[in-house]
Amino acid sequence: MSTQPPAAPRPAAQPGTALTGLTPGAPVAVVVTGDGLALASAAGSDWLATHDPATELARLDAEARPRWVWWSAREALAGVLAARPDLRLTRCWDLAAVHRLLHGGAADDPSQAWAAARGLDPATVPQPGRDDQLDLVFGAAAPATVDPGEPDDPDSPLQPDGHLRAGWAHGGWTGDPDRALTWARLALDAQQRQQQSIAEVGAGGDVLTTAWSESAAALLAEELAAGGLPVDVPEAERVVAGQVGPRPRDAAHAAELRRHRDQQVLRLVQGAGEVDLRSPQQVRTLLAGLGLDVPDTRSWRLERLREAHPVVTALLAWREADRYATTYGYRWLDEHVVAGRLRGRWSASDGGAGRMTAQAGLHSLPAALRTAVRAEPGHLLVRADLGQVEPRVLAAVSGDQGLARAAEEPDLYAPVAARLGVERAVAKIAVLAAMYGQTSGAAGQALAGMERGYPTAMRYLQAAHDAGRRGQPVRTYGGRLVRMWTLPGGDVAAPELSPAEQAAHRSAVAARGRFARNAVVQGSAAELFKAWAAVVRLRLAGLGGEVVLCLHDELLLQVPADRAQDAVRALHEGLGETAARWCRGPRVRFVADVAVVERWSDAKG
DNA sequence: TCGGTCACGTA
DNA sequence: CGTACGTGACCGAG
Repeated sequence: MSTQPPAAPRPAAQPGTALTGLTPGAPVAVVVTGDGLALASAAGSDWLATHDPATELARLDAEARPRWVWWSAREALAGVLAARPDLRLTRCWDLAAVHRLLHGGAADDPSQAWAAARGLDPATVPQPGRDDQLDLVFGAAAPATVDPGEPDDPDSPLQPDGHLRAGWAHGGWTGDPDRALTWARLALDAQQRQQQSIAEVGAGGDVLTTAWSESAAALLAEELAAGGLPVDVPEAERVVAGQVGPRPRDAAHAAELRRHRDQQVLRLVQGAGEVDLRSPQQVRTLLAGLGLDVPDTRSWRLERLREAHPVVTALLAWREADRYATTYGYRWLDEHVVAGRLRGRWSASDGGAGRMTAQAGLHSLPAALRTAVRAEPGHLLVRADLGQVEPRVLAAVSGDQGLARAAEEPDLYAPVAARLGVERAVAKIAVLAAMYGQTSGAAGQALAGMERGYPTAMRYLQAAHDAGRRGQPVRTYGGRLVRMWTLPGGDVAAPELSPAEQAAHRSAVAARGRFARNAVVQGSAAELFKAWAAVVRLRLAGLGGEVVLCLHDELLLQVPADRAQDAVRALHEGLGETAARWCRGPRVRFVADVAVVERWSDAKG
């Protein structure tokens, strides 16, 4: 098949050609529209008219076992999954997800992914909106790089300079089967180029496998957004009520309750009637009036002052309650819990190092609310978390044989303590300090032992640290490019800066080093976790279960009650398979702690 | 109305 | 001078 993208939409090919004679796993680009599916593969392309895309996709997935290629899982499937949250497609290639993996950064719209796949300068990607608006005023300007021998065809999805037209990158393919087919062919072309460029990425791990698992994670993110977390709403309201009382009748009642909560604190201090407890400045002034001088009013700092004045304890209780009045209260439940499911948007790799992110508070539910996360009738929750995942990941990515041997033990810190000749608690501090770049307190001297005991791992971390300080990007084990940010005054402090500015610059350089040091571990761990989640996701589909939450190193599943033990096995076996495929150097043991429960709170944290 | 800062929940 | 994220409040600049 030609690698040249089509210059203009072509008529639809003969029906049925795209999926004929394909081997399982062959890439098939799909574009979902309201009227049907546009399919493109090496075998040809098809328009498949349907108003039930979920059923068609499920059928084609089972029959042909393709690797679905889409610009993004969100573009292709968000609408489909909203209507059919139980749809489970097997394999995919997410152009946006792979683009972010290979090139870093947050921009992953089709025009960026296309430009990178074609080797075009991302800085010259046509901007949507701005140009269109200028065009309305001044008329369309000719592109600076236009080749006079190649007239600009406004129907083409591509500009003469090879970039995707802004309109196409932002939904211009809708409403017309021919345009949808063109959009699918472009996706297939971009997929081929992404896969070719993977071979050139220098990473410790298998980047192609990471492209697959990151794509699966992007699909899982859409499934999580559509499916949601099962919540026992009456129980959630009981937890909220325990902090802030019953649901207010109206705004005036809510204000009255709020004043009452405030008064429980303010009445303890003479003349504090007008102090706004939500203002850290005013709280600090209030405390200063009592002779309590604090640089800030963070709770860990106030915690030490409980004995100093009764208002401190009252304030800490107020803070906790205020959380339920604002962030995790009735409003939050009304807004995000529908039909017993807490739903939010998910991103598979939004974090700086590529962790999953979730909105609607899904990643920061207070522990007290875990009693309200409850399996639906006939089901159970299966909670699993990776034990000591970051030091085990460090062993794998750095290739440190000694640390890999330590990972053979269920408790990795025990053999580390033995090698360092220190208590287990000290060994743990040393390992964490090495990975996080902590140098203060007890960590400093513990680090010296790490340098002697695990020099390979420490060299790996130091290399990332140095790269980060210099402002150079680092790559995770799976190949994710993690970019550094530029410093306000450049990478080298100007000599004319004041001492304070010099110090600020040194601090900023150090922060970049710590970030990079942590990113290669945290980011690689995120990739291992997502690969595990992808394997578990597929095995669960066969059990009638679903992943309902991903929490960095923890998976929460809901499964039919009589399949819970099958799910437990799927978690353990899936982790073994994932680790075996993931480790290219010394084989590192990963362990999962698994519990079958009715409520999330029933599992130890 | 906006961005910065503070605070705090999770890993 | 341990990292990351999302959320909501205040506060000062515009």
